[in-house]
Amino acid sequence: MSTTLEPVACCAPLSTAAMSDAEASATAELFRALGDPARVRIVNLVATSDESVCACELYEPLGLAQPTVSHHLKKLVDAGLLEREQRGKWAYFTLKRDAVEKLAAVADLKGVCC
Amino acid sequence: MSTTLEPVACCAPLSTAAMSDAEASATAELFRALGDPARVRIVNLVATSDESVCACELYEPLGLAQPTVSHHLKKLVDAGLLEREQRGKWAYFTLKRDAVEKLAAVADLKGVCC
DNA sequence: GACATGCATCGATGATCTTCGATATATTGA
DNA sequence: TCAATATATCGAAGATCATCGATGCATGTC
Repeated sequence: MSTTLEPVACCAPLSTAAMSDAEASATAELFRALGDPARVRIVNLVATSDESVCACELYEPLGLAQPTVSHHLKKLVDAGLLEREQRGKWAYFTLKRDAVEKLAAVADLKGVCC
Repeated sequence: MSTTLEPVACCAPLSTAAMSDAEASATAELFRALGDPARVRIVNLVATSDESVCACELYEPLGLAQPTVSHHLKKLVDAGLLEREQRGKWAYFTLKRDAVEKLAAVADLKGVCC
Protein backbone atom coordinates (compact mmCIF):
# COMPACT_ATOMS: atom_id res chain seq x y z
CA MET A 1 0.00 0.00 0.00
CA SER A 2 2.13 2.84 -1.14
CA THR A 3 1.02 6.08 0.34
CA THR A 4 3.85 8.34 -0.62
CA LEU A 5 4.28 7.67 -4.31
CA GLU A 6 1.41 8.41 -6.64
CA PRO A 7 0.95 11.60 -8.51
CA VAL A 8 -2.22 9.93 -9.72
CA ALA A 9 -3.41 12.61 -12.05
CA CYS A 10 -6.42 14.15 -10.49
CA CYS A 11 -9.37 15.04 -12.61
CA ALA A 12 -9.00 18.25 -14.52
CA PRO A 13 -11.73 20.78 -15.32
CA LEU A 14 -13.33 20.38 -18.71
CA SER A 15 -11.94 23.74 -19.73
CA THR A 16 -8.33 22.86 -18.94
CA ALA A 17 -5.88 23.76 -21.66
CA ALA A 18 -3.91 20.79 -22.96
CA MET A 19 -5.61 18.10 -20.92
CA SER A 20 -3.58 14.91 -20.64
CA ASP A 21 -4.88 11.40 -21.16
CA ALA A 22 -4.53 10.69 -17.48
CA GLU A 23 -6.49 13.79 -16.56
CA ALA A 24 -9.21 12.92 -19.03
CA SER A 25 -9.48 9.45 -17.55
CA ALA A 26 -9.64 10.76 -14.00
CA THR A 27 -12.28 13.29 -14.96
CA ALA A 28 -14.33 10.66 -16.75
CA GLU A 29 -14.09 8.42 -13.73
CA LEU A 30 -15.57 11.08 -11.51
CA PHE A 31 -18.46 11.63 -13.88
CA ARG A 32 -18.99 7.92 -14.31
CA ALA A 33 -19.41 7.59 -10.56
CA LEU A 34 -22.53 9.73 -10.98
CA GLY A 35 -23.61 8.03 -14.17
CA ASP A 36 -26.13 5.72 -12.57
CA PRO A 37 -29.59 6.70 -11.31
CA ALA A 38 -29.14 4.77 -8.08
CA ARG A 39 -25.93 6.60 -7.29
CA VAL A 40 -27.44 9.96 -8.16
CA ARG A 41 -30.24 9.22 -5.73
CA ILE A 42 -27.83 8.14 -3.02
CA VAL A 43 -25.83 11.34 -3.34
CA ASN A 44 -29.06 13.29 -3.39
CA LEU A 45 -30.37 11.58 -0.27
CA VAL A 46 -27.12 12.14 1.58
CA ALA A 47 -26.86 15.72 0.36
CA THR A 48 -30.33 16.64 1.50
CA SER A 49 -30.05 14.97 4.88
CA ASP A 50 -29.07 16.98 7.92
CA GLU A 51 -27.23 14.09 9.45
CA SER A 52 -25.13 11.28 8.10
CA VAL A 53 -27.14 8.53 6.46
CA CYS A 54 -27.11 4.87 7.45
CA ALA A 55 -26.83 2.32 4.65
CA CYS A 56 -29.91 0.62 6.01
CA GLU A 57 -31.95 3.75 5.29
CA LEU A 58 -31.26 3.45 1.58
CA TYR A 59 -32.55 0.01 0.61
CA GLU A 60 -36.20 0.91 0.69
CA PRO A 61 -36.19 4.33 -1.03
CA LEU A 62 -33.94 2.95 -3.75
CA GLY A 63 -35.89 -0.26 -4.18
CA LEU A 64 -32.68 -2.22 -4.50
CA ALA A 65 -31.31 -5.22 -2.66
CA GLN A 66 -28.74 -4.76 0.08
CA PRO A 67 -25.76 -6.08 -1.92
CA THR A 68 -26.58 -3.74 -4.77
CA VAL A 69 -26.73 -0.69 -2.52
CA SER A 70 -23.48 -1.76 -0.89
CA HIS A 71 -21.94 -1.98 -4.33
CA HIS A 72 -23.02 1.53 -5.27
CA LEU A 73 -21.89 2.95 -1.96
CA LYS A 74 -18.46 1.48 -2.50
CA LYS A 75 -18.22 3.11 -5.90
CA LEU A 76 -19.15 6.49 -4.49
CA VAL A 77 -16.64 6.17 -1.68
CA ASP A 78 -13.94 5.05 -4.11
CA ALA A 79 -14.69 8.06 -6.27
CA GLY A 80 -14.15 10.29 -3.25
CA LEU A 81 -17.71 11.57 -3.24
CA LEU A 82 -18.85 9.97 0.00
CA GLU A 83 -17.17 9.35 3.29
CA ARG A 84 -17.85 6.18 5.21
CA GLU A 85 -17.98 6.02 8.96
CA GLN A 86 -18.47 2.83 10.92
CA ARG A 87 -20.59 3.06 14.06
CA GLY A 88 -20.91 -0.30 15.69
CA LYS A 89 -22.37 -2.55 13.07
CA TRP A 90 -23.82 0.30 11.07
CA ALA A 91 -22.20 2.19 8.24
CA TYR A 92 -22.94 5.89 7.96
CA PHE A 93 -22.22 8.07 4.97
CA THR A 94 -21.73 11.77 4.45
CA LEU A 95 -20.79 13.98 1.54
CA LYS A 96 -17.08 14.51 1.28
CA ARG A 97 -16.39 18.18 1.22
CA ASP A 98 -13.51 17.91 -1.24
CA ALA A 99 -15.83 16.20 -3.67
CA VAL A 100 -18.29 19.04 -3.65
CA GLU A 101 -15.64 21.48 -4.68
CA LYS A 102 -13.96 19.13 -7.08
CA LEU A 103 -17.17 18.33 -8.86
CA ALA A 104 -18.13 21.95 -9.26
CA ALA A 105 -14.67 22.78 -10.51
CA VAL A 106 -14.55 19.96 -13.01
CA ALA A 107 -17.99 20.67 -14.37
CA ASP A 108 -17.21 24.33 -14.78
CA LEU A 109 -17.21 25.52 -18.36
CA LYS A 110 -18.16 29.10 -17.80
CA GLY A 111 -15.78 31.64 -19.16
CA VAL A 112 -15.21 29.28 -22.04
CA CYS A 113 -18.39 29.78 -23.93
CA CYS A 114 -20.53 32.26 -21.97
CA MET B 1 -47.82 7.26 -12.09
CA SER B 2 -46.92 10.36 -13.99
CA THR B 3 -48.38 13.66 -12.98
CA THR B 4 -50.39 15.16 -15.80
CA LEU B 5 -48.39 15.42 -18.91
CA GLU B 6 -44.77 15.13 -18.17
CA PRO B 7 -42.37 18.00 -18.59
CA VAL B 8 -39.95 15.28 -19.64
CA ALA B 9 -38.13 15.40 -16.39
CA CYS B 10 -34.97 17.29 -17.01
CA CYS B 11 -31.98 16.49 -14.93
CA ALA B 12 -32.20 17.90 -11.45
CA PRO B 13 -29.36 19.29 -9.33
CA LEU B 14 -27.84 16.80 -6.92
CA SER B 15 -29.07 18.92 -4.04
CA THR B 16 -32.71 18.91 -5.13
CA ALA B 17 -35.17 18.09 -2.38
CA ALA B 18 -37.32 15.06 -3.12
CA MET B 19 -35.73 14.07 -6.40
CA SER B 20 -37.91 11.82 -8.51
CA ASP B 21 -36.83 8.65 -10.27
CA ALA B 22 -37.13 10.35 -13.62
CA GLU B 23 -35.00 13.26 -12.50
CA ALA B 24 -32.38 10.92 -11.12
CA SER B 25 -32.26 9.06 -14.43
CA ALA B 26 -31.96 12.24 -16.43
CA THR B 27 -29.22 13.53 -14.19
CA ALA B 28 -27.34 10.24 -14.40
CA GLU B 29 -27.65 10.32 -18.16
CA LEU B 30 -25.99 13.70 -18.33
CA PHE B 31 -23.11 12.55 -16.16
CA ARG B 32 -22.78 9.31 -18.09
CA ALA B 33 -22.29 11.29 -21.26
CA LEU B 34 -19.10 12.59 -19.69
CA GLY B 35 -18.16 9.24 -18.19
CA ASP B 36 -15.74 8.25 -20.92
CA PRO B 37 -12.20 9.61 -21.39
CA ALA B 38 -12.70 10.07 -25.12
CA ARG B 39 -15.81 12.18 -24.59
CA VAL B 40 -14.13 14.23 -21.88
CA ARG B 41 -11.32 14.96 -24.31
CA ILE B 42 -13.74 15.89 -27.07
CA VAL B 43 -15.57 18.34 -24.84
CA ASN B 44 -12.24 19.68 -23.67
CA LEU B 45 -10.97 20.15 -27.21
CA VAL B 46 -14.15 21.88 -28.30
CA ALA B 47 -14.25 24.00 -25.14
CA THR B 48 -10.70 25.23 -25.56
CA SER B 49 -11.02 25.98 -29.23
CA ASP B 50 -11.82 29.47 -30.41
CA GLU B 51 -13.79 28.20 -33.35
CA SER B 52 -16.06 25.26 -33.94
CA VAL B 53 -14.22 21.98 -34.35
CA CYS B 54 -14.44 19.68 -37.35
CA ALA B 55 -14.90 15.98 -36.68
CA CYS B 56 -11.87 15.30 -38.83
CA GLU B 57 -9.70 17.23 -36.40
CA LEU B 58 -10.47 14.77 -33.62
CA TYR B 59 -9.38 11.38 -34.96
CA GLU B 60 -5.69 11.96 -34.53
CA PRO B 61 -5.56 13.63 -31.09
CA LEU B 62 -7.93 11.01 -29.72
CA GLY B 63 -6.15 8.10 -31.35
CA LEU B 64 -9.47 6.52 -32.25
CA ALA B 65 -10.94 5.33 -35.52
CA GLN B 66 -13.43 7.48 -37.36
CA PRO B 67 -16.51 5.38 -36.54
CA THR B 68 -15.63 5.45 -32.87
CA VAL B 69 -15.29 9.22 -32.80
CA SER B 70 -18.55 9.52 -34.68
CA HIS B 71 -20.16 7.33 -32.05
CA HIS B 72 -18.92 9.53 -29.21
CA LEU B 73 -19.93 12.72 -30.97
CA LYS B 74 -23.44 11.40 -31.37
CA LYS B 75 -23.66 10.65 -27.69
CA LEU B 76 -22.53 14.14 -26.76
CA VAL B 77 -24.99 15.73 -29.15
CA ASP B 78 -27.79 13.50 -27.84
CA ALA B 79 -26.92 14.55 -24.31
CA GLY B 80 -27.26 18.16 -25.36
CA LEU B 81 -23.66 19.00 -24.65
CA LEU B 82 -22.55 19.63 -28.21
CA GLU B 83 -24.19 21.23 -31.17
CA ARG B 84 -23.67 19.85 -34.64
CA GLU B 85 -23.46 21.99 -37.73
CA GLN B 86 -23.08 20.63 -41.24
CA ARG B 87 -20.90 22.62 -43.62
CA GLY B 88 -20.69 20.96 -46.97
CA LYS B 89 -19.41 17.50 -46.29
CA TRP B 90 -17.86 18.45 -43.00
CA ALA B 91 -19.44 18.30 -39.56
CA TYR B 92 -18.53 21.01 -37.09
CA PHE B 93 -19.18 20.97 -33.38
CA THR B 94 -19.50 23.62 -30.71
CA LEU B 95 -20.38 23.65 -27.04
CA LYS B 96 -24.06 24.11 -26.44
CA ARG B 97 -24.58 27.01 -24.14
CA ASP B 98 -27.52 25.47 -22.30
CA ALA B 99 -25.34 22.51 -21.44
CA VAL B 100 -22.74 24.63 -19.80
CA GLU B 101 -25.25 26.09 -17.44
CA LYS B 102 -27.11 22.86 -16.93
CA LEU B 103 -23.97 20.96 -16.07
CA ALA B 104 -22.82 23.55 -13.56
CA ALA B 105 -26.26 23.62 -11.99
CA VAL B 106 -26.57 19.87 -11.74
CA ALA B 107 -23.12 19.42 -10.29
CA ASP B 108 -23.69 22.12 -7.74
CA LEU B 109 -23.69 20.88 -4.18
CA LYS B 110 -22.54 23.99 -2.44
CA GLY B 111 -24.83 25.31 0.22
CA VAL B 112 -25.59 21.73 1.08
CA CYS B 113 -22.43 20.78 2.83
CA CYS B 114 -20.15 23.84 2.79
C1' DG C 1 -22.16 10.94 -65.02
C1' DA C 2 -18.03 9.04 -62.66
C1' DC C 3 -15.06 9.48 -58.94
C1' DA C 4 -13.25 11.04 -54.46
C1' DT C 5 -14.02 12.43 -49.80
C1' DG C 6 -16.20 13.06 -45.09
C1' DC C 7 -19.26 11.15 -42.04
C1' DA C 8 -23.00 7.94 -40.31
C1' DT C 9 -24.64 3.36 -39.76
C1' DC C 10 -24.28 -1.67 -39.39
C1' DG C 11 -22.58 -5.85 -37.34
C1' DA C 12 -19.53 -8.24 -34.46
C1' DT C 13 -16.49 -8.75 -30.49
C1' DG C 14 -14.71 -8.23 -26.09
C1' DA C 15 -15.00 -5.60 -21.95
C1' DT C 16 -17.51 -3.52 -18.31
C1' DC C 17 -21.56 -2.87 -15.46
C1' DT C 18 -25.84 -3.70 -12.78
C1' DT C 19 -28.27 -6.77 -10.18
C1' DC C 20 -29.12 -10.23 -6.68
C1' DG C 21 -28.93 -14.80 -4.11
C1' DA C 22 -25.72 -17.07 -1.30
C1' DT C 23 -22.20 -16.61 1.82
C1' DA C 24 -18.54 -14.56 4.69
C1' DT C 25 -17.21 -11.14 8.17
C1' DA C 26 -17.90 -8.23 12.01
C1' DT C 27 -20.37 -6.39 15.91
C1' DT C 28 -23.81 -6.58 19.54
C1' DG C 29 -26.49 -8.72 23.10
C1' DA C 30 -27.85 -12.62 25.98
C1' DT D 1 -19.95 -18.89 23.75
C1' DC D 2 -23.94 -18.62 20.90
C1' DA D 3 -27.50 -16.31 18.29
C1' DA D 4 -28.94 -12.21 15.82
C1' DT D 5 -28.08 -8.39 12.92
C1' DA D 6 -25.61 -5.17 9.56
C1' DT D 7 -22.68 -4.98 5.93
C1' DA D 8 -19.24 -6.67 2.56
C1' DT D 9 -17.82 -10.02 -0.75
C1' DC D 10 -18.44 -13.75 -4.12
C1' DG D 11 -20.27 -15.68 -8.26
C1' DA D 12 -23.35 -15.68 -12.01
C1' DA D 13 -26.65 -13.84 -15.41
C1' DG D 14 -28.13 -10.38 -18.38
C1' DA D 15 -27.57 -5.77 -20.16
C1' DT D 16 -24.92 -2.06 -21.82
C1' DC D 17 -20.85 -0.15 -23.86
C1' DA D 18 -16.50 0.91 -26.57
C1' DT D 19 -14.22 -0.28 -30.49
C1' DC D 20 -13.43 -0.91 -35.40
C1' DG D 21 -13.81 -2.92 -40.25
C1' DA D 22 -17.04 -2.84 -43.86
C1' DT D 23 -20.43 -0.33 -46.04
C1' DG D 24 -23.88 3.24 -47.23
C1' DC D 25 -25.05 8.03 -47.98
C1' DA D 26 -24.28 12.40 -48.90
C1' DT D 27 -21.50 16.37 -50.95
C1' DG D 28 -18.08 18.27 -53.91
C1' DT D 29 -14.95 17.86 -58.05
C1' DC D 30 -13.64 16.73 -62.62
